[in-house]
Amino acid sequence: MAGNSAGGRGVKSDETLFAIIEAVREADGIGVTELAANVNLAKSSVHKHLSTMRDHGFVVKRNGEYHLGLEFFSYGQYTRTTQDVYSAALPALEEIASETGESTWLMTHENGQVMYLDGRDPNDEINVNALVGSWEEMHANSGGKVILAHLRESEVNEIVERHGLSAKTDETITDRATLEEELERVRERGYALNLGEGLREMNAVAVPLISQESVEGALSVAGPTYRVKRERCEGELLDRLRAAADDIGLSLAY
Amino acid sequence: MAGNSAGGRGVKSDETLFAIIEAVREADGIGVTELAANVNLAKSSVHKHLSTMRDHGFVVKRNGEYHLGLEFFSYGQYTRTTQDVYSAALPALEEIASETGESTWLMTHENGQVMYLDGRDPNDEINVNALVGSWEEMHANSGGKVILAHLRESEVNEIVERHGLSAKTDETITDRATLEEELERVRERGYALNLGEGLREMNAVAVPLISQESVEGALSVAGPTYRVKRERCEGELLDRLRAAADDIGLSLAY
DNA sequence: CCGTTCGTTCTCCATCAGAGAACAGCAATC
DNA sequence: GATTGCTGTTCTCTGATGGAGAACGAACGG
Repeated sequence: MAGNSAGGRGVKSDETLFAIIEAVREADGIGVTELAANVNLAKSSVHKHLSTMRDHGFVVKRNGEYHLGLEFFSYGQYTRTTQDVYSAALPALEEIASETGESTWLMTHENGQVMYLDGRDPNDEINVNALVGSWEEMHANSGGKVILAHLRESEVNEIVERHGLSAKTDETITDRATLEEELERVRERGYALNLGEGLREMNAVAVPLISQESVEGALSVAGPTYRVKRERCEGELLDRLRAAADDIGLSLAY
Repeated sequence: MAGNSAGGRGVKSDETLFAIIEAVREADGIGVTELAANVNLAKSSVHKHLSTMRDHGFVVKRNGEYHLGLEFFSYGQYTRTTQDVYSAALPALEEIASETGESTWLMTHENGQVMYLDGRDPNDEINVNALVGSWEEMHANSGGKVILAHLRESEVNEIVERHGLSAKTDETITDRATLEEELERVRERGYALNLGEGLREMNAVAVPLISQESVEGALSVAGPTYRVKRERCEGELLDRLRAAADDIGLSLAY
């Protein structure tokens, strides 16, 4: 059905469980009957899965409707805080945001995508919690690009093949050759810019967070083009990010 | 095994999946063989589950070891931000923490336990991220008590039966009768105190967050007994909490 | 170069996940 | 207040599949 790469070596029950979880998430408040219809299973089967999940707190029933349970938050919080970059970079996040006055972000990559681990927006212009915890494609994002630039070429190829290079704006890099040039530029300079490639009217700079020769994440500052111009990205903001990245690199190495 | 309440109406594969997830969490970096031993399953079975999870990002392999994947963080973040109290109370959290100078907490309950949804500690004395996302028993916690006080008696009984009244310190309430007196007192006053009942040398006050007659959570301030004395709890801190709770109650009602 | 240990794949069988029907609980309708 | 029409839950049955165990292959170290 949805996931196919499992082939014959996966566990089908797990697949259905994940489908149910995803359907509960999408619905946010849904009954057994409707849920069963959404995942193409018998009511009884869905009910069994839900009961099991309920016993473990992954799902709760509020006014007759199933919702994801806080156990997910528990596991999620654990997962975030055990990312080495997270604890290493968290203090810097706060500082950079308040010093520069612009939104500041921490990202990691996994499976060819990046995720915002956390962010601060001193101006409260951006809903930080809407972005934190969400996946982004790497090619249209300063953090993603700076991470890509530090991966092996074979990995980059895999990622491009798997996720493509979709256009977010008309500035987005959409072909492999241009991407490679850009990544080369990033490697030379040691930082990545994003000039309206992800969102119109949004610029950003990112530096890599490196531990033992491998990229563990990226730190970036982003803001509207009228405040965050290219010169500022490559000047004040970059300086601040680089200083933080050096510190973080040290603390990652212990 | 671990979860038994499922009886015959649960899905056994899901139980094993959850066991594997939990084992991966506990180990934080573990191979198939060791994992299989920890959950008492054949290597091949564990491997199949891990493959399926990997396809969905719930698990990742880093240097030959399995870890929980950021997909958990994604679901967790979603779960937290869709809790109505969370977005309603988040701004207040920040404000109260900076105004009072003491650690401030937001909790909700689920399945007879409370969880810290978020917290702020202006003094950086407490590792906030270690508490956020963790479950706590309700009876030894100001937030837990104030929530308990607003539940139906049958619910309180269930909770006490299920989770007991374990002693955290020698001030902890450990019998049902004393708890009932305390809850009655909390209902009369409209707030709950915690005077060294959870941790020695730690006091706290909490107020309930109520929406349409039902408790959705609690807001609390906590600190070391030498700074956060009972008088301060029932004075300045309580005033601040009550003001915030009123606002939040309104915004919960839209 | 061989022995060990890991992860992965394969095959086979008893179990159990899933379907479907029946039952129960609740609301609204007449 | 009986009836209808929805739910969620429980039951029973059966074919598919999860789990065991063995075999394979890769990585490592002596």
